[in-house]
Amino acid sequence: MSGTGERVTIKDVAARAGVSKGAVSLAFNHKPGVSEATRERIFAAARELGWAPSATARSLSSKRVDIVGLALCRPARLLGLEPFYMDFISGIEGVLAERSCSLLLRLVRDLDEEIALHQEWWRGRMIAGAILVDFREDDPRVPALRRLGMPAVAVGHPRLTGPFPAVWTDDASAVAEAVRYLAALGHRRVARVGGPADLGHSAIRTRAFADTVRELGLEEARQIATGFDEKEGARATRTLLLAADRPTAIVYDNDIMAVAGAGVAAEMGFTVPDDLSLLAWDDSQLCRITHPTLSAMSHDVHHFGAEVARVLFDVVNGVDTGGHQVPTPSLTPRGSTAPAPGA
Amino acid sequence: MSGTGERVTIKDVAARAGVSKGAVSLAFNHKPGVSEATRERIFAAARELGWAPSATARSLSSKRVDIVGLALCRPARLLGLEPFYMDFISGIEGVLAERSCSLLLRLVRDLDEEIALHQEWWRGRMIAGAILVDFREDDPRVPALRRLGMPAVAVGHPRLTGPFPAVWTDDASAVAEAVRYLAALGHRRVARVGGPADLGHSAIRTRAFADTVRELGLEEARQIATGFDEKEGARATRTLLLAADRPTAIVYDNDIMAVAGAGVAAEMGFTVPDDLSLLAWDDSQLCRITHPTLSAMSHDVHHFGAEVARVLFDVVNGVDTGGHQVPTPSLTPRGSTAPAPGA
DNA sequence: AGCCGCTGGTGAACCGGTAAAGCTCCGATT
DNA sequence: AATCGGAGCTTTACCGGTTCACCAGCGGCT
Repeated sequence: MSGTGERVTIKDVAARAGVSKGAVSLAFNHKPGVSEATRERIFAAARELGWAPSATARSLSSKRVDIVGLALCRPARLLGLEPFYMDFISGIEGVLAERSCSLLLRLVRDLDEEIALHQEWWRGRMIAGAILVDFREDDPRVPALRRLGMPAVAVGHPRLTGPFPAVWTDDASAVAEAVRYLAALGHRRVARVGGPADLGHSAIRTRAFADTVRELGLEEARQIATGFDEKEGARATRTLLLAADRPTAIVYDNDIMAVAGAGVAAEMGFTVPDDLSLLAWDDSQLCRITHPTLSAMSHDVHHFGAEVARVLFDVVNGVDTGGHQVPTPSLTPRGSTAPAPGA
Repeated sequence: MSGTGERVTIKDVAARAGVSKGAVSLAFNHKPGVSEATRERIFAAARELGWAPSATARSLSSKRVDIVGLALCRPARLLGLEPFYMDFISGIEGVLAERSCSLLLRLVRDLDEEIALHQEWWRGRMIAGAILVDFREDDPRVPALRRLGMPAVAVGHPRLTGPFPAVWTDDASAVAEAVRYLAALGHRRVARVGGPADLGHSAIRTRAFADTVRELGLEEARQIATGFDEKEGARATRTLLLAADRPTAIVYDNDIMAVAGAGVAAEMGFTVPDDLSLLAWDDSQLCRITHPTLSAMSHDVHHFGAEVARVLFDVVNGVDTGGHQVPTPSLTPRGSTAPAPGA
C-alpha cells in the first residue's frame, strides 16, 4: 500500500487517535499522564499506520542515542581470520540487544583516523559512547579522547587505558601459568611468538614471560614479535626451529599463529607434541579442529565482550563502577603439549 | 578544558565567525554562496571550538543518513568462527569508509526479529538502506521488507531475493566445476557436506551437485545438510567415512567444516589426500594454515562485500543498476586433493 | 459555596541542523 | 539614470520528536 510514500509521523498518529503529539509521546515512552484507554487508542493508531518513532528526531530533542561505537584498527584480512573479534563483538551485541541498542562498526587504518572518527561520532551525537581496544603504550587516544569527554570503556590493562574504565584480563598471570606448566612438563627452552611490540598487552606478556623464565631458572628465552597473522607466525616458528638451541616448547599470542606454527612444525619434520609442544592463546574453535588439537590459554571471549558492553552502559549512565577484571585465561591442555623430549 | 561541558553547536560557530547559522551550513556542505574568505573564517572558528555538525540534527532536516544496516541471523559462536563474515564486512566497510558512512550491525535470533529490526531502523530513519543476507527459499523478509520501501541490496541468487537488487556468485557453476575436477581425478564416489537445508544457496548447490554427478555418470552421491559449524562438519564426515560405500572425495560448503573434516579423517586413519580428497568452500586463510593445505573453491569475499556496498549506494541514490554477479568461485587446488586411490 | 489537588490531557518552545526565499550590495548593461 | 543580475549572506520555516508550563474537569473537604 504505502509504497515509497510520505513517511508517517507522530502527528499522523496523534490525529488518528484524536490526541496531541505530546500524548503520543507520553504513551510511547511509558510515562504517566495518559489514561489506559487513550494509551490503547494511541497504540492502535500507531499499529494501523505502521508508525515507529524516529530515532533521529528523538535523539535530537532528548539527547539520548541508542548506538555505541567500535572502531577497529587492524588490517581487514587479519580481522577476518582471527576468531577473536567476531566472538568479542557477538558478546557485545548480546548485551546491547537486550537494551535495544546497536553497534556502529568501523575499520580504520591508523590511530589518527580512529581519533578523528570518534570525534566525529561523538560531536555528531551519533553514539552514546564507545569501546576502545588494542591499547598501545602511551596511547595517543587517551589524551585525545579524554578531552572529548566521551563515555568510553577501554579494553586493556588499567596501566594503559588512562582515565577510561577498563575491562581486562590478567595476562601477566596467564603467561606465568603457561610457562610454569611447560616447565613442569620438563621444558627448559621455551620460546614465545608474540603480537606486535607496540601493543600494550604484548609488552605486558613479554615482560611477564621473561620474568617467569628467570624465576624458574629456565634457559634464556627467545621471544619474537609478529604482526599476529599466520604468515608471520609461520616465519617466526621456522626461525625458532632452525636455531641451534631450538626450543622444545613455543607459546603463541593467538590461535592463528599457533595453528600456522603447527603446520610449520609438521613440514619441518617435527612431531607435535613429542618433539615440540605448542600452546595457543585466545582459545577458539580453531584450536579444536586441528590435529593434534591445540592446548591453549583459553578464556571466554564472548563473555569478555558482554562485560565490556555492560561496563559501557554503566559509564554512559554516569555510574562509575571502576574497572573490571574478567577471569584470567586458564590453561586448557589438549593434544599439542607433552613432556619435553627426553624429560 | 571543555570537560563534559555543554556541547558546542552551529550557533556558537556562527557567532564566533560573525556570520549566520545558514552560512556555516553552506560552508560545511561545500555549497556555493559563501566567499572563500568567510569559508576560511568559518572553518577556523569550527576548528577552534572543536565543532562537528550533529549527524542527528542534520539527518532530521535533510533526511539523509550516513549509516547502513546489517542484521546477521546466525548463532554468535558460528560468526566468530567463520572467517567469511568478518572478511565480508571488511569489504563492505572499505567502500562505506570512502563515503564516510558507517555500518550498523546487529545480531538477531530469527527472521521475525530481523524484520522487526529493519522496520524499526527504517521507520526510525536510522539507516539509509540495508544489506540482506542468508536468503531462504520463500524468504519471509522479501514481502515484509518490500512493503517498507526501504532501499536494500540482497546477497543471494535473484531467484531468492525477490524485488531487491541482488549480488551473488554463481554457486551452481562452481559446484559443477568442483565435481568435474574431482571426477577428472578419477573419483567416482564424491560426497558433499552442505549448509543448512533451508538456506537458499544450499538448495542451489545441492541441486547442482546432484545434476553434475548424474551428468558425469558418477555413483549416486551422498549429501548431508549441516548447521555450518565444525561439530556438524566433523560428524557428517564421520558418518560418510563409516559407510560401506564411503566416498573418496568430499566437498564442503565452507572452510570450517573442511578443516574439521580433515581432522576426522586423520583421526580415523585416512591419509589426506592419498586415501581421501577434501575440497573446501569460501577459501580463507584457514585453508592455508592447515596441513595438508586445503584445496578450495575460492572467491574474493572482501571484494564481494565491497561490491555489495557499491550496489547499495546505487540503490540508495535511486540508481537501479539491477543485479550484479560477482566472479564465480574458482578452484584453487592445494594439498588436500589428489587422484582417487587406485585411479 | 469556595477551594484544593489530582488526573489527563494540551500547546508551545526547543533540540541543531538544512533549505528555500529574501535582502543587499555592486558592477555591468541599456 | 534606471535596471538587471548575481554573488554573498541573512531570515525563516521546517524536520519529528520531547519536555514543560499550563489548564480543564472533577471529586472531596472544610
